[in-house]
Amino acid sequence: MPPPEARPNARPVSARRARTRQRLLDAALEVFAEEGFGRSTVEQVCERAGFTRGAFYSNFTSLDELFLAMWERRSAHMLDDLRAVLADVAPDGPRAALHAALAAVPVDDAWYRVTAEFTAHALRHPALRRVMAAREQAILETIMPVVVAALSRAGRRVTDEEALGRALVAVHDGTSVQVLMEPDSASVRNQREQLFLHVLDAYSAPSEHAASPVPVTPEEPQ
Amino acid sequence: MPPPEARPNARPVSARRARTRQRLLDAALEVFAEEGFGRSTVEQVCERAGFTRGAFYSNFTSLDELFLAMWERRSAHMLDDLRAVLADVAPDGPRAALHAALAAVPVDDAWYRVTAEFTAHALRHPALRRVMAAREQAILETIMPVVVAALSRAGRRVTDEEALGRALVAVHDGTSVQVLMEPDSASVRNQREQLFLHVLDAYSAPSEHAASPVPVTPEEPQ
DNA sequence: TGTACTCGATACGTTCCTGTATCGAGAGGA
DNA sequence: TCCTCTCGATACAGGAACGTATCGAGTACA
Repeated sequence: MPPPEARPNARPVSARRARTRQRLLDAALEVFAEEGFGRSTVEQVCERAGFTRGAFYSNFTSLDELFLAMWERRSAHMLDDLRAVLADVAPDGPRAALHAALAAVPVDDAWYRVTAEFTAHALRHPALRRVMAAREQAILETIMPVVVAALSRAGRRVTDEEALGRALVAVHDGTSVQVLMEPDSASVRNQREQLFLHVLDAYSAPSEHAASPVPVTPEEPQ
Repeated sequence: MPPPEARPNARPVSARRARTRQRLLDAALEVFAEEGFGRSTVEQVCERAGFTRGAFYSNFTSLDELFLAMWERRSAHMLDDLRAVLADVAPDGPRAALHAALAAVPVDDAWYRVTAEFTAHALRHPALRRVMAAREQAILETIMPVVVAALSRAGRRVTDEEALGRALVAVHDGTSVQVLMEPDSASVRNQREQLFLHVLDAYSAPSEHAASPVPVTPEEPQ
């Protein structure tokens, strides 16, 4: 076992190579978002990144491989951001925590498009599907401790952590499309937030030591 | 108003032409599901349908146009099915109605992939986005009367019809991915159903004339 | 049955993209 | 500073898909 190298088969990647890969991945995100993955070409990505196709084939073997690398990097970043925000902020209640979390995971048009296509892509390729399922699991493990803690502080005990986690992810995904489809509708955004609160409420019960039941959803703006 | 013709600018489509279009649309659905829209070619669709490219260009001007036509036809069919099922079945309670509805809108792998890509596609093209938003509206108008009626029979009054409708659609979309990502997990399916019931509960209140509050979610299987 | 016209098949030229093989600049180590 | 070897640029050949122009079978209608 070679001592310093972290991963077994990790070649010593030069700084130069790393920079090139970075720029290619960044360019790919933009191109995929604009053109769609299937309609994108190696040339488009290279042109956007300021390289020739030679650089591409020296770093990746196919667009598929690049697509996976790009998606993994970007979604890992988002997960880190989310983790950081949720760790720093000490929310006073579910509502505050929700706002912090929603701010950390903004509804991003371009990223949504890419993710939607990657999902479809992954559903066709079992290996990719497993990658995505693992990421989903990581998301749950990241957000749930904080969600549970925030609800606890609000006098509510989570009954089924896994179910709540999946529900939150599903609501996030499902409502994101709606917001993007009607970007100018404030009521869609409000209803999204309300739905989150309802779900938090439904999957938690008043703590024993709480004097009186404290519902998550206090007022209902309309 | 011309008596038999439904639409004003509808050319007299020959039966022959209609058949050809049908077969092309059917083939397109299959090809798009397998290859992805962006990766599909006119040739693939034609080969699958048993035509040459000449037939295609005689019926459509581009793959984009075919994609739209295919999506509209298929989603209109699904909406009709849903309407029929919901109209026929006289459910005794929310749970029964939910099962009927979920049976009418099965989680279909191939169709999900196509829809996901069409959504991404539509988000890039305002005209298509409007088409999709309109369909979404139609879905709401179809399911909501029945949902309201079923809940009413269960002694519950819907407080905000629009919000409930959007919530149901969001939950459907969001949980469908989860089911497809982990097709063998029974708990994911159960949690999906539970989430639906929770949402029905959250967006309705006990009717005045009801003797005692009747929550939608009676038992909780796990 | 005859005739006109629709509509799918065939053929063509063009454009775009792919993947590889080779070369040379320059980064990195001694 | 010199030397080595990595890595991106360049050039090449092949192939895939596009859109159009034209033709002829067979359909529809009188």
